[in-house]
Amino acid sequence: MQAGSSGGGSRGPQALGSGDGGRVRDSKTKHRTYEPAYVHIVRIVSARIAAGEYRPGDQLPSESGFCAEFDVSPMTLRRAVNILVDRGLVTTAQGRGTFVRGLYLGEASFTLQQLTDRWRDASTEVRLLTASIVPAREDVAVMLGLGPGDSAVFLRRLFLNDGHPFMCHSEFVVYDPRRPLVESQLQITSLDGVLKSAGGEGFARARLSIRAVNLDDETAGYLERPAGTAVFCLEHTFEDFDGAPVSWGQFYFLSDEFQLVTTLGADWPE
Amino acid sequence: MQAGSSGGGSRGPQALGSGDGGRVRDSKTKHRTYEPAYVHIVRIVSARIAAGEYRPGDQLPSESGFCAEFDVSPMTLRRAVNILVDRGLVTTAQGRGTFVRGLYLGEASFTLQQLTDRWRDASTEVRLLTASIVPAREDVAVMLGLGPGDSAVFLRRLFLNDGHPFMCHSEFVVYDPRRPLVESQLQITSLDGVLKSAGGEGFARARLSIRAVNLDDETAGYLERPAGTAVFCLEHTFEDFDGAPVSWGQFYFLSDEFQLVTTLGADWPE
DNA sequence: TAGTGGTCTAGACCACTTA
DNA sequence: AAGTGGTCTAGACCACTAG
Repeated sequence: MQAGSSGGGSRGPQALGSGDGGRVRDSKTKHRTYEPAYVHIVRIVSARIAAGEYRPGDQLPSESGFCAEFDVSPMTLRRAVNILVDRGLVTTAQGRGTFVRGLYLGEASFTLQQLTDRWRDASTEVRLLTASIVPAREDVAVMLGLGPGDSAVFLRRLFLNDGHPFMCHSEFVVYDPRRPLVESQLQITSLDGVLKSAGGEGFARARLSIRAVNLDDETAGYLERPAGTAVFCLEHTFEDFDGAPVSWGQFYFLSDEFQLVTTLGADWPE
Repeated sequence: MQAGSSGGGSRGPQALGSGDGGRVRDSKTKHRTYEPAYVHIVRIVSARIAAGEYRPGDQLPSESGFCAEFDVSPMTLRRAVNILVDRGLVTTAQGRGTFVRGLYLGEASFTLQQLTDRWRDASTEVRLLTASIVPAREDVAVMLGLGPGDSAVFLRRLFLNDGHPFMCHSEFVVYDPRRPLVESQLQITSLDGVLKSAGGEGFARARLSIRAVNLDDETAGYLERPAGTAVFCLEHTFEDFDGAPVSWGQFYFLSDEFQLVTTLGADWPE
């Protein structure tokens, strides 16, 4: 069992420490595709957890034990363990050991990446519905830190796939004649462009929240759905490097075209 | 500037290599709260990015440069850089350098942790509305891999806070007389208990998805909202270590009580 | 070829837990 | 005291990129 699991010809590159002529190694084996040792270890241990060989609550072999089994140095082993830790598969307790964790729904993590993947293809059209300079409404002024009478740029975009709208974006941007924000915003014609900070660089931070809302009449019209339909509302606020808000808006997207999906546990493809 | 940035008395513990009597170090300083060097570096560099000192697209100092500035070994510096990389703040390109990344909405990551945090307090009540063994409907049979005529356990729970319902859970569990799944399920009386794999250990994987849906009449009644109200629907499928599904169900929770929230960029508290 | 990131070593010392 | 995880070193060698 010991070194057997590295029989696939794991390492490849190998550092020769100070004077270690006697180091026996099963390297020299061919290793196209070259997989780093720590990745290899992560895969092996993940597979054991996924297969139930190590069960939730079980204590894993100690670091020195794993070092012996995989024939790596402590640092390399720890790197692998750290990865397992922040994937949520195991926990470590100083002085006690490393233990397999059970699943916990609260740790599920959803990303918007899928939104991009879903519509990255060229058939996605971005249609600019509105672009105007407007006096900031009460709520807009609050969110953008404007005074009464200040102006903001209002943008509305519709995203279509094969002619069918699936997302609508409304945004208020601080109007600052010095910065060409507006102009650069108007150039955006791709979903990627919009998602890329809704307008290139210059933003330091974004605060995001997702709600489930009923479509209002106007947005429902744009999305060609009945008013009241449940959709996702992704609200965003962008700040510059001084912490001042420069943009506030919402994406509305249809839930039947896009869901947040994820997986929990030791299985996802390495 | 060189070692200045570690003037706060960063390190504390310090490894003495082979024979390095002459190593000068600003340690020995008091260091309660002890912050590891790599964490320290992550904080410093993050702060510089957040402040706009390093701008998106900029190339960071080389590793050897940083090693000199922070007076650490390459491994320690790399550990810090790796953390920055998987926080999405920088990218590394072998042979070219390390660069600051701009924000990208597609990378936003939302977790359900907030759901737990929000209602971890004791005032949350879990009310078991239904618990029965039922013949598997068509859709249930498909999701659980059952044949026609097989049975499933149906559970429905309502979660209340100060007497106000905010979440409803419906679940079908494979009925297996050998396993005490049902019994253990019935013991659960806390939100944490439900989220913890909806019933203790024994699950290897979970597949989750979130949709925005309109409340149906029945669920609307439980949640005391008008039918049609937009809510989140978190659907889950749990599998055992053989990959066989053992549980399928949905959480419905009110969006006005709970949103998915996150932040993008270099700012979140270390 | 020079410079960059990427991996790895063979230890060291520390802090913590358990007995 | 023995065993565990946690951090760190001072290099080494590799792979890649660019002038």
